[in-house]
Amino acid sequence: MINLPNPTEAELEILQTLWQKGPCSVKKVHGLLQEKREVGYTTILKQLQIMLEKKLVQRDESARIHLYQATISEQNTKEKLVQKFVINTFQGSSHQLVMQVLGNAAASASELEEIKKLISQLEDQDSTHQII
Amino acid sequence: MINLPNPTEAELEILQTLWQKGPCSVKKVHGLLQEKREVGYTTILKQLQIMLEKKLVQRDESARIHLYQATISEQNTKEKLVQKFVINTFQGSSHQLVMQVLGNAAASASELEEIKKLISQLEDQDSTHQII
DNA sequence: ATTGCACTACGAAGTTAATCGTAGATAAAT
DNA sequence: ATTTATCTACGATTAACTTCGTAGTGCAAT
Repeated sequence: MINLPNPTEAELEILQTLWQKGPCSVKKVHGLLQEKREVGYTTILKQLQIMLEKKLVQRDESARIHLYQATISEQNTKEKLVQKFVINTFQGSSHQLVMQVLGNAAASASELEEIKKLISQLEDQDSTHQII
Repeated sequence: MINLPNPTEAELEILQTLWQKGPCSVKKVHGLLQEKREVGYTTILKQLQIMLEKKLVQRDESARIHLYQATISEQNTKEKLVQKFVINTFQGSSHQLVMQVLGNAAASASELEEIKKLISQLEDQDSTHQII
């Protein structure tokens, strides 16, 4: 399990659609992204080819129309991206990031509820694993 | 109040030291960063000159040794960076980011406590502002 | 006054990202 | 069988970032 490079911004955009839609043709990816912003067909094609070289995606060439799918998981990828971001921007303090986001983002009541739930779960884990 | 570009990675690294230490000479910034990684003196000098052009910093040229200081606030800069990151990586869902970080980062009990405190504050605000 | 040191200015090179145009190949339609 | 449409491959371009070397300038110390 060698370590693949983190995706760039444009690559991540493509990965998001692959994660969401599963294996896609270039045309499909392009169609979906085109809805969000102006972008050339061959731009997406080229990106996917580059991502293939980097092994961020694999492709099924059995048919004339190649199908691309992500080789890296959404969860794992985002974890790494968050980790890097926290290091760059908050000098490694993920706690600081959370405070920043919560203070800022006017989370809805139900979201806050969900977060509280997660926190109690974490606290329970803590006490479970505590020595003495 | 025109809008300055977001700092790049290397620029952010320099800004962090300026935010922390206040106005600094090139030599001082270089010294501090040198402790963390190998980097040339003129590299930092050049970066600061570029940042000056971008107006990310200003400098006091009254003495022979110029003193640089950040023109953008730490808080505001980080807000923007977080915002952009959330859009790129979590398609705008900051709540998703928080869940990700909390689930991952094995926050300490006191940190969780602090976060819980912030959440109750936010909830209080909500009910205060609620209509009906 | 000369030499040397410390600092700034500037240019240049190497890298990576992102984008697109053109050309070639394959299948489909007439 | 030609023509047309659809895909892929590839090269080239542009811009941004990062880094550093060289040169010049002025202060300071002898």
